[in-house]
Amino acid sequence: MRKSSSTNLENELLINGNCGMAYTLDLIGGRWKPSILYKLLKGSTRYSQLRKTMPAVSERILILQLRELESDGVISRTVFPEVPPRVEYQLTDLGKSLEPVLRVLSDWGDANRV
Amino acid sequence: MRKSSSTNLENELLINGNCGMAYTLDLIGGRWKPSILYKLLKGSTRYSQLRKTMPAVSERILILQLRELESDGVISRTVFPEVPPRVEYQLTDLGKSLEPVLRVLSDWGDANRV
DNA sequence: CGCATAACTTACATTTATGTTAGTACTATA
DNA sequence: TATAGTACTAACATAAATGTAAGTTATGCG
Repeated sequence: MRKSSSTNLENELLINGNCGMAYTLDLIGGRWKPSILYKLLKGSTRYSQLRKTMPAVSERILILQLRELESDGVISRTVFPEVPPRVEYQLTDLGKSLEPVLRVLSDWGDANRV
Repeated sequence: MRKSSSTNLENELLINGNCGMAYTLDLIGGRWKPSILYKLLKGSTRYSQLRKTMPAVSERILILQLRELESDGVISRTVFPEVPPRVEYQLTDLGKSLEPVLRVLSDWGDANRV
């Protein structure tokens, strides 16, 4: 009989509940999330524009990362009822509050990367 | 014939090379790394002490995370030639320079977690 | 009609991260 | 001689993240 919940998931929840650092990292830690957030810091951006600036990501993965950021409340999605469709993504207030966090991460990386 | 390098890895290298934020996140982003770093901010710590404060992690995984932090230059490992053995882990200068980064991540998480 | 466009979705495949269990080397001490 | 303590390693197993390729919807335009 299989375990109803994996130790892996249990540990994730345990750590995120105990450690603010781990919680924050979990929100912004996907492969393409930093790049997405970096773009959105500059303002509302269309899906097609995100794709252009990140040509290496596949559509499925980009959408997945956007959906996760959205369900975590960091970004929001606005659909304009036009044809062809237009969808814009933007930071929520919560997302905007991440700006200093993102900047510190970015600066440290730029200063220390080899 | 298999590809000699996975797109997954290629993308990781690409992003880490372009985005300081992603680079930093990659260094500190393992499951148990935030907890380890948080402990080490308070000073040099024995392996057995780390284990006690993180009872949920298995030995293999803890060692893996420590080895990665070590090979990334964030922590160092000191062996005392005693029996039974004593091994202490401590932040390197690079690791210490992460302190403000870790603090910002921690504070944001504590303030915004539900 | 047939094609183009934007923003997706679906089904499938691979790679990476994480976890489990048991065992090892060394020696002081009982 | 047997046991305990410390810091591991090895072999195996599972879960999660990421990637590929093709299809979908809706409509304006030639």
